[in-house]
Amino acid sequence: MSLISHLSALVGATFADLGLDPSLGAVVPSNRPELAQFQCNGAMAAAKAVGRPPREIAEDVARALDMATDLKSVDVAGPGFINLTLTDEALAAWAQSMADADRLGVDPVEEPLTVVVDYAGPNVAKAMHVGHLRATIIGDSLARLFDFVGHKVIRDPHFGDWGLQMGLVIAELERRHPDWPYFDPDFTGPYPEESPVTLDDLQEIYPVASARAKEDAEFAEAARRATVELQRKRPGYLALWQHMRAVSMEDQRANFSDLGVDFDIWHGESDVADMLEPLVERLRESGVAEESEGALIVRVDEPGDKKEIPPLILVNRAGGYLYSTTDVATIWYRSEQLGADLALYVVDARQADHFTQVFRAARRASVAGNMQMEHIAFGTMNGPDGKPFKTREGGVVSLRDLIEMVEKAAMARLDEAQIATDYPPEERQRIAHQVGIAALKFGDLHANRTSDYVFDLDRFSSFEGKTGPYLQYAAVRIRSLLRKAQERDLAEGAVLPPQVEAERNLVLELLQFPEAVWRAVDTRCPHHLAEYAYGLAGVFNRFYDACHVLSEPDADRQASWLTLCRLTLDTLVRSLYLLGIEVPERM
RNA sequence: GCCCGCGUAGCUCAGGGGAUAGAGCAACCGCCUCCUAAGCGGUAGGUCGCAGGUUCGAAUCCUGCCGCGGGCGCCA
Repeated sequence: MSLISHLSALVGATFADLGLDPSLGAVVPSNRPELAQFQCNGAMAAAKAVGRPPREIAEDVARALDMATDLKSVDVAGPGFINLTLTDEALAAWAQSMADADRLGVDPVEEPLTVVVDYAGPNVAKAMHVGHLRATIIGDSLARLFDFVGHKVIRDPHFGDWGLQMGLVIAELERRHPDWPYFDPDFTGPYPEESPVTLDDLQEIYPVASARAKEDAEFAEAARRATVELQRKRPGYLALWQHMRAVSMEDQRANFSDLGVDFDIWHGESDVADMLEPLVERLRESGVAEESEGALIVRVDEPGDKKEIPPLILVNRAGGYLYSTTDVATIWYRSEQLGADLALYVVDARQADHFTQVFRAARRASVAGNMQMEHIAFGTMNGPDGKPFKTREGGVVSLRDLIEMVEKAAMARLDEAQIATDYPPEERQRIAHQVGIAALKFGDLHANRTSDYVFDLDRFSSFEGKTGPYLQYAAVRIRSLLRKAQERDLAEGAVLPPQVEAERNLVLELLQFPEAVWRAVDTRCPHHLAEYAYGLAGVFNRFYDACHVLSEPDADRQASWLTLCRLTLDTLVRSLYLLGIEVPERM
């Protein structure tokens, strides 16, 4: 149990003794650190219910708590704040038990769920760009968090590979190369082994095809027809599609690898291709789906709706399936085949209506079983001008270029500060990579998930202040310190009651790790953990300044500090791991 | 038009109904004979968009207005 839940239980019990709701005993870190370490605001909330002055209730609670041995002081302040401060002995004991435990005080969930985390959402028709960054980083962190607290996590990028975007590219290729065997209905194969389309081709073709469809209705129709034929697995189209999918996925895997992001199942829309027809039939037979204007739709509007929710289109007029269709089928798959209890969709907030439709349609179709579904929405990443992040030329920035930019900036910093000049080039390169990625990820994760945010490249080239590298730096300094301690045969020892403020603050911060983790998990907002990690790094840096570990003359104190340093390192590294950030051995 | 989100220091952002609204950057002033200065300390900077309301208490909840962004049947 964490310190704060222990305190909450303690104070809650005294509320209960007074005949009040024990949940009133919730304890939080004090927002007036000069007065106390923790506070409980329950007396004021209780006042109305019992019709007694809040101060009186608070004093009753405080009197009962006075017996508690761990508490150095219990005071009532202002209108009825109950201020708590622990004894230094108690803090030391808590820190010791955290240092001895193997999960840093975070108890695993009692009932693990199978949780599908659907994030990244790369599109086979185009290279990953900055727009995919947030989904990837936030989703990856959530997956790590859910895994850490004991759930069974299935990470799935859900490639966009079975919709109109493929038909657009196929139609454009057919327009350009009508002689290719892929387009000859009489061709019996075999098709070439080598892909006729490179990654660069793909990146050039998709925007062109997409633009053409907007102004040329005939071409748009051809693209829709091609989509339908692909979905019906016309051999030539399927062969071409397989080439393009392989080319695109190879690139995307490399991107994910650069970001340190991995998946458990590398599925896409096409993985449920064979479920689409059964799904449609099932819905048609049960009457859930109906014809409308030549399309097959599922009505999903409900009486209490504040706005009009348009029907979900299951099959379009051309007979093609849409991403709505594959999304519903994927719910069926995840519920039935994967046995998932929860599915988290880490997708741009602009798709909120789409998920409302899909989730409702899945319920109406009874394909979700007991699986809960949540749209984990996030805001748009804008450039410094407040508009969606673009290059000066107006194009989107590819993920690859972005990663290269932050790596270069990190390397420049190494050169400029003449750091690690004697390291092997490979290690310097690796450090620059880890530091650059940390800047990128932390820059994304420290902001609230739901609001739009501004991506400013300049902010990622200084590496000072509230940045990923600041956190890495704190951890690296501890590693260096512990290495030196080992060289001098200094061992960790029992945690002693803290004597100075910097030491006490470090212990207090360490003990709040479980709350940070749970807050991030419960709200599905990794930035709460990012805030915590930043706070912990700051508190450690102040401790590092104030308490000179290696030159401490008192051997017991020194041994205690070494334990605190080790515990801080473990907590920092764990926090950063949960944010998807690696810590170099040195930097 | 309807719906969703946002509006907090010059800039970028935290802020869990509670006490005196916090960081980082930028500005200015300090700290390396000392475990990594990618660090630490300090100064300055605020009508929390505006107006009402609920509450003992509102940046936080509710209503209206203003501003910005986004979504609104055959794209993903």
